[in-house]
Amino acid sequence: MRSSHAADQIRHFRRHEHLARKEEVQDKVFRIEEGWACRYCLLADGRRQITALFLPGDYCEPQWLLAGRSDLPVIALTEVKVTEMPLAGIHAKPGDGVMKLLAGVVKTLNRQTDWIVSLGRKSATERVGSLLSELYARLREINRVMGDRCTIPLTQQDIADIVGLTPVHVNRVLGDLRQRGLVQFSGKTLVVPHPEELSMVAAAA
Amino acid sequence: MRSSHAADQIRHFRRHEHLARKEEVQDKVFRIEEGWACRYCLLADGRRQITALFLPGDYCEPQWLLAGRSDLPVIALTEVKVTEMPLAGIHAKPGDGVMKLLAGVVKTLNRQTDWIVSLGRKSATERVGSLLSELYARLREINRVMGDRCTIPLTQQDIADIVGLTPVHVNRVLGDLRQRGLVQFSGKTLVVPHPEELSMVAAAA
DNA sequence: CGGATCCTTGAGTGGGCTCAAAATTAGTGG
DNA sequence: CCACTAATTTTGAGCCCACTCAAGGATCCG
Repeated sequence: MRSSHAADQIRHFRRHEHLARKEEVQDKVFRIEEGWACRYCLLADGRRQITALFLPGDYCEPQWLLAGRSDLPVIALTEVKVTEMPLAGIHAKPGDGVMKLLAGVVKTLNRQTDWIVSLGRKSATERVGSLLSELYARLREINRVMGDRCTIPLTQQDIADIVGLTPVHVNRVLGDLRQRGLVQFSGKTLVVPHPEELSMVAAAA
Repeated sequence: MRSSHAADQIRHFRRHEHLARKEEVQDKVFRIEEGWACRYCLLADGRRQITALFLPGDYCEPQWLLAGRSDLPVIALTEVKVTEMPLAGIHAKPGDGVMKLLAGVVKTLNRQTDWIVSLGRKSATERVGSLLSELYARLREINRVMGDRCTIPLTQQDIADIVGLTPVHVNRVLGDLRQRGLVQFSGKTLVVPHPEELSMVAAAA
């Protein structure tokens, strides 16, 4: 059974185009069909922190159902194709759809909790290791890992804004992980020969 | 109208007693009546990161309604008095109670987003400033600020585990804020003479 | 083929860490 | 209420991880 119905609209965004602005009324939720997007916060002096990543299959942002508005801006990291799910339609037909969105909220919450642990208590290498490990696992869940190979369409600047480091240091850490044979990461292609070894350096609980 | 009903039970926890263990089935949600508690994550080598704070009036943890289980342990930071809200009762009588819990999930989510920004992109002084600013505001909402004075029952070790620093450095930062006249913080009593000035050093968006 | 974006590397600096010990406060049992 | 112990706060000295500044190379795209 398809969870989408007649009212749902397909929509495209170009790279760096906003899916939502800061503190904006939202009368719909997106489901990402293709491409990556992120929620971010821009401080007064230009520092940027990415606070959520949206990959194909993810809802963006399920909590708009409850809040009716966005808190932080959401921007496309690549070309993005989404399905628009009008909140009116969801409210009118409660049931399965609502539960899926609420499950999405909880998933987002748990991912953010992990990020807090990472940012608060892990070293640079552990943070980057955690991130690549998480992304590899998420891509695997949606069948985007071929063999031990997948596509991570993030610039090193993007990665820096996720793990709270400078792009220069991210570059050095990636070089280090590469040299230790834990990952190969050239262009946008990530290869993880031994996922278990990578999650070892990610310093799990 | 009281949102609690006959099935709700009052319960007490001593300081350092667990309200929930890691990955445990939960058939109830707590509402904090008195005292402070926190969710935390313990890494293999002993590093601790606090990922949520629960103050009087907060639900702990509303997402258990949706997940049916706890992900991370929750521990009492002080003596704590809670109301137990059985999930069975909530499911049986959906409506207002459910909505309040869902609003609680969104509130938790937004607070965690702010913490990510703080941990990822702010300096030590900004992080401590943000935290004190947030706590002052939350305590004010629940009428726990008398004049410009309130009680923060956290040790400097606790604060360190929230803002991702060492207790030694937290001590130095607090000393600095005190010297600059932004806060007075001795014993467990926090005084904020000029809340606006404090939120200035917190580096808002 | 030209321009912009992104990646890489080097050299030097500094914010927050570690280690250590003393001073203060809080907690406990007699 | 006091003595004793444990927990917490404070301060000093020195170090290191990640940052800044800077320049050159690679890659992408029109």
